[in-house]
Amino acid sequence: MHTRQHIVEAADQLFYEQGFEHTSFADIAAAVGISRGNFYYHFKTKDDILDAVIDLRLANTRRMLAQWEQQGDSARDRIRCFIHILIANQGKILLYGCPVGTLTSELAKLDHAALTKAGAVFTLFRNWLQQQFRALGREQDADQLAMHVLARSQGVATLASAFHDQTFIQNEVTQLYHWLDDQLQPNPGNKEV
Amino acid sequence: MHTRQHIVEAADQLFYEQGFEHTSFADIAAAVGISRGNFYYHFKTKDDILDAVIDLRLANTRRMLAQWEQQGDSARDRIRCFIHILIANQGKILLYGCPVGTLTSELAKLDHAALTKAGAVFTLFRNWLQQQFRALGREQDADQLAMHVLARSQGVATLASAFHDQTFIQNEVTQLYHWLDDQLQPNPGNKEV
DNA sequence: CTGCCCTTAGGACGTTTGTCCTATTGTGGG
DNA sequence: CCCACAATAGGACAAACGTCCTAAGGGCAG
Repeated sequence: MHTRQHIVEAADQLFYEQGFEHTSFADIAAAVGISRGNFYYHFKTKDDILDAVIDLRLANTRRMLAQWEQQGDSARDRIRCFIHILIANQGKILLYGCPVGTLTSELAKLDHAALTKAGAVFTLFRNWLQQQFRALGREQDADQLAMHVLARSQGVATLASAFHDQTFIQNEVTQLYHWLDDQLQPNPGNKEV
Repeated sequence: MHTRQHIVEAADQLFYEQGFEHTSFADIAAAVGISRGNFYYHFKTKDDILDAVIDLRLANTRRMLAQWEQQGDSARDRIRCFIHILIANQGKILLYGCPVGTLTSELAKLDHAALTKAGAVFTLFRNWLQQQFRALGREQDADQLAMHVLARSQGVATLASAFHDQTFIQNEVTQLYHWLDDQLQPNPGNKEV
């Protein structure tokens, strides 16, 4: 029963580290330790595995967001939780970039049907961040701010991976923290956003 | 003689739109209009084509940077030229993301030997931007500012492609322009960078 | 015209891919 | 004990892949 879950978890990791298309059934089978032929019992096609992997990521993301929702004292702290992923996962980010961004990029190039579903992980973060910025009193541009944080994080992950530069992550995260605090002050003379 | 160049140009476009690994010899052959077997005369392996494609991109990038160097009146305007790529290429970016970022991401996952060479395109932009910021009197943090602009652009391209959101690009580019002008003012009370 | 060489077309090759079938194993209920 | 069914192993299958070989085209020097 939990063989299926093992497959999904192994595929999740391999899709992240090797890419979706470059990961074969044989790779996943070797990682799980089962026979190749056994896949067909649990999943009809490779796309079905991708679907299950995205579902897993959606569930994990929801759980993580819910956890931040509880532990974070203020909306500022909760947003800082999101930014902190870049630090917490910096080892993997330096090697493979952002799991969400790289998967959507790959699926976009493959013109894959699951692209929309993969993008839903982004939407999860987007809506959650939007909600935090609304809690900070930024109803007007909450979504714009959310997208801004998302974009900054994506850029950091992409470049950190390209240059294998760890201090760059630290640097940009510090700037993002400062940027966030600048958003808290009512109006310090900055242009909007 | 110029068949080789046709191959490289077609591969350049296909690698961008479909990804490196997902593009087959048959795809390139169909795009160029030649036989599959003819490839071996011009390129021994697929990696050789990738090498030539990266060389082409390096050359094109160098030419573009040199052109900006001439036409741009001030360092500020030249940096704006870079940011403006997001607008000029927004159609393709919405579909396929950034050519440089997506290729390096893919090669990183494939653990491909050409990853370093592909990253050289980033370095080209990085050094050029660094030079512009130095011309603006920011010798201290020129590289940091250059990486920041690169990262912001990467993030915009990734998210714009994921959400197929055109106005988001316009939005972030406007913010980047504002950010750039903020860097020009000696010290308006902002935190560093 | 003849011969040479750069260029091309077509296909063979071994491997790997996703998909699918079938025989076998293991385990819990009657 | 035995039967039913969930689960697995092993391999067959056609298609596609990168690679490579060989024969033929095509233009230019002699």
